[in-house]
Amino acid sequence: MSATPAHRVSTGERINVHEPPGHLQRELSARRIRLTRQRRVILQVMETARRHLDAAEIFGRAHKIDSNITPVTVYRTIDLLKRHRLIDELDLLHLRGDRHYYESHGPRDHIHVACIRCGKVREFESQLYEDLMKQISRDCNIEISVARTEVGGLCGDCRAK
Amino acid sequence: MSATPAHRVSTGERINVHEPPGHLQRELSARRIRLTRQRRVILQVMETARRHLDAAEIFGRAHKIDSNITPVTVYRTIDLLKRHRLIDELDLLHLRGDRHYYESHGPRDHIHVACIRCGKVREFESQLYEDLMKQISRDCNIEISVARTEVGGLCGDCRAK
DNA sequence: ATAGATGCAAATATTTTGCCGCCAG
DNA sequence: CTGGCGGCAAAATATTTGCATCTAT
Repeated sequence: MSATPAHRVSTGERINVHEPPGHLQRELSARRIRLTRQRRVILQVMETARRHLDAAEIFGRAHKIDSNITPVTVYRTIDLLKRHRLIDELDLLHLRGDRHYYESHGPRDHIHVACIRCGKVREFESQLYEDLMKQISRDCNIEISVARTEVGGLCGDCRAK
Repeated sequence: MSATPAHRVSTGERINVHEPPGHLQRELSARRIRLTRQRRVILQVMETARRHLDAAEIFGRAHKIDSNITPVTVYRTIDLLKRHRLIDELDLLHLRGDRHYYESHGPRDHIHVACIRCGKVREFESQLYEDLMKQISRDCNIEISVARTEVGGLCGDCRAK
């Protein structure tokens, strides 16, 4: 292995390694946005998830913690976080249907690499990716504010079976 | 400019430059799949579109040509093409809501670069992108079969305004 | 105190399915 | 001829909105 790897592959066990817990709550406070009981629960669910969740899953977990949280509040909270660019909305190549998945927006862009058979998702960072963004920015004369890369294929484990 | 550019930027005027017209129809014939009157119309709409269309837009245009085409047939045809990997389903970063957009699957992967204000979408190809895919394939031990990159930002024209 | 958030129910929007008659090969 | 296909209507799913009430600050 090289001494200074040009990339980093996550374990796939935890998705929100990008920001410390409580990050979303602090961001909302800083913006003078009300932290209701329901929002605290929903943010906690999103921050502690070990895999990407869709709206229904977020609702399910939040509802268990606080049984009078409704799907409507989940949708409105997701919307709030999207508007403030605190979370990203992913579709993970529609491998699991047309649901949307959410993750807190980290400081560094990363690529989602999903197995089309077992559905495992890894996250991948690479200098090459950042170079590519610079090239696009220059050659398309665009000020990039959001980027998303999703890759699907058969992982090693599934090929072995 | 270098003699052999490492990338290519499309004009943004035409999306289906990747395959010759009639490509989808030929692919279906080759697979012994029935070419009904409705399918011909829908394929033609998709192949001649100058920008990415969602299901409702495909229906609208197909319906104008053949007024007894229904949305159901459009959805079923899209599904057929997806199953046979003849089209890709894009969400273009949800810049225009949660609709899905479709384009015929070309021989070379490309990046969609969208302006978040005017909505213009350009396509971008790059050697760097192919290198990145090789790196992912190697380092994640995955046999990549589908990849999608979407980038959003303010284009030069919109920054000038 | 009060602007803004929630809950409920209903409205929208989008996509899928069952069933039967029809047509491409 | 016949198995797959399209049309219709209805169902299933997903998300948004109006409005009265409540609550975080």
